[in-house]
This record gives sequence, structure tokens and C-alpha cells, in this order.
Amino acid sequence: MVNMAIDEKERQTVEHIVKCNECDSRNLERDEARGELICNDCGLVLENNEIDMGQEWRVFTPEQGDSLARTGAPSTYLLHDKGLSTTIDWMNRDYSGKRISSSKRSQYHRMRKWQQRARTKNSFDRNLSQALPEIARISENLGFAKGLVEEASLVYRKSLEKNLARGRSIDALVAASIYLVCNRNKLGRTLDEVCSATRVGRKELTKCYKIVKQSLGVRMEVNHPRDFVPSFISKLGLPSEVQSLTLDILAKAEQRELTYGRSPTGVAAAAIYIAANIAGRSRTQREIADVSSVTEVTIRNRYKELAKALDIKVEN
DNA sequence: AAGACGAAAGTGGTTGA
DNA sequence: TCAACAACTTTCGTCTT
Repeated sequence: MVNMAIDEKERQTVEHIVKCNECDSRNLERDEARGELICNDCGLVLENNEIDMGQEWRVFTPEQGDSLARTGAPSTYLLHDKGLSTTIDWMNRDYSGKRISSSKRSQYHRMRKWQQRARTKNSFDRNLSQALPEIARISENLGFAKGLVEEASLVYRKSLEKNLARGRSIDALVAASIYLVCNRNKLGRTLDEVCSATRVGRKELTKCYKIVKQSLGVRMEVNHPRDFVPSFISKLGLPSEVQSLTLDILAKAEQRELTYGRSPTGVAAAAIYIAANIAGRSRTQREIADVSSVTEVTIRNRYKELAKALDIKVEN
């Protein structure tokens, strides 16, 4: 009986996964971090900005379900008070729905007013209540899963605690927090992508990013070209075959130390250019330059280097 | 006409004195 | 703090298909 209930649950989760629109393959993979559903055969991104369907716990009996239930929404870093403070209802009715007397009504009015003031009483909270919705909005634009939004909010909180907001715009600090989370999770988002998702200029973002990174003591590994490959490949609509070819090329390039001191996006772009060419799915330098935020010239320079060192012939 | 090529000059970041 | 330097960008004329 209990087992049947589980089967039913699992059947439901499997059933909402669809076939690939492009190649009808059922070989789909969910990338929880990016919030994307990807076809393993052709590389098509089927769903963006997916809702995180993961459960927090598993329930085997109804009693267990009751015992695990709790009141209220989960605590979240996304709300300035983590969703934990009290709010006083605006309706002038008591718990049974009866209207309350006028003297009580004005008392509640005063209480509500002070409650509102107290809730966002200091600059810390006021700042957060402005910044956190912004984080949520931008994260959505970038297709973050819920966990990443929380992480970005936490980074922002810590930066505030370290007094980094003074003399800087909230927007810049928000953007820096988000970019930091991108890098830490190796999402392969370029600086430009984050810039255009926010209202913050490139220069301001890098400046702020450095400060946040430094003062939070976050150790960041240097971005590797391979981190950018899935994102670029999918934007170019190239099959996963090209992706694995690209990764092969990058692995060899790394062995010959062709990746050091070069911009990782440039190297990734060049490797994709070569791989697409070999696979007979050529893309122009312009197309690849557009998605990778480097210039054609850089792609040319990198790909010449790679082709020469790895002894690959590329014809146009 | 589109795409690739490469030279030249300018920009922003890193490094080392 | 400043100069030197490598990587990268922008621009543009030329070549190839």
C-alpha cells in the first residue's frame, strides 16, 4: 500500500519530462544549477528558468507527513527579515471574522504603523528590502535556480555586514554578488551577460566584484575555458557532438599550456570554432564572437595558435 | 556580397622595480 | 606609484570564394 503511493509519486515526476523537440530523443538531462533541461543528443535547451521541483524531504507514511509539516513558508535569505518577523493583518476583524470596536481599531492602526517602522527600522534592513527583490529579478533573467538566488542573497548580506555598501550603489553590489555566485558555481556566464542583466556598467561591476571577493575572502579558481563551453554551444544551437569535440581540443590545449594568460572565453570560442568546422557544422567567426563576447580577431588569433599546436587543419 | 585575414593603433589590466 | 608589457579591441583595407 505504502509502496504503491511512492510509485504513484515517482510516476508523476517522470511523466512531466518530455521528448526533445528537435530530435525526438528521450535522453534528456536536467541541470539543476542552471535551471535548464537539456537534450543529451542534440544539445537543445528545452526549458529555461525551470522551477526547482526538488522535495525537501521524503515521506513514506501519512503520519510522517503530518509530523514533518510545519506552519508558514520556509525561512529564506530573499526576504530582508528572512520571512520571520510578524506582520499585523490589515483587516479590522478578529479571528472569528467579527468586526472589532472602533477604539480597538485605532489601537491596531497604531500598532501596525509601528510594526512597519520597526520591521525595517535600520539602514541595513532598508537596504536589504531594496536590494533583495532586485537580486530575485536579475536572477530570474539569468535563469538561476532557487538555490543560487539564495546564495546571491547571502553574499549580498555578508557584503552589507562588512560595510561595503557605503559609497557604492546598491545596484553595483547586487550585480557583484550575482557575478560572484556565477563564478563560484562555474555557470560560465560572462561579465557582459551579467552587465546587461543589470543596470550596472562593466567598470563599476568589476571594481565592486573585486572588493566583495576580497573582503569576503572568497577564493576563486581561475575561470577555465571549459566552463563556458555548454553555454556557448547551446546559444549557437550546436549538437553535443561538437561540445565533446571542443572539450577534447581544450584538454589538449591545456596540456600544451595554450590556455594560460589567455582570456578563457577567447580560448573557448576558438575551440568551438575549430570543433564546429571539423564536425561539418561550421559557424562564422562573427556568430561565435557574438555569443562569447570576444572579437573575431581574438578568435582568429586563438584558433590559429590552437590549430598549429595541435596540428589541426581548418578550412573555411 | 559574405566571410576570413592581418596590420596598425588604442585600451585596460598585471607585474615588477 | 609608475613604466613596461602582453592580451585584447577597434578599425579598416585586402583577399578568397
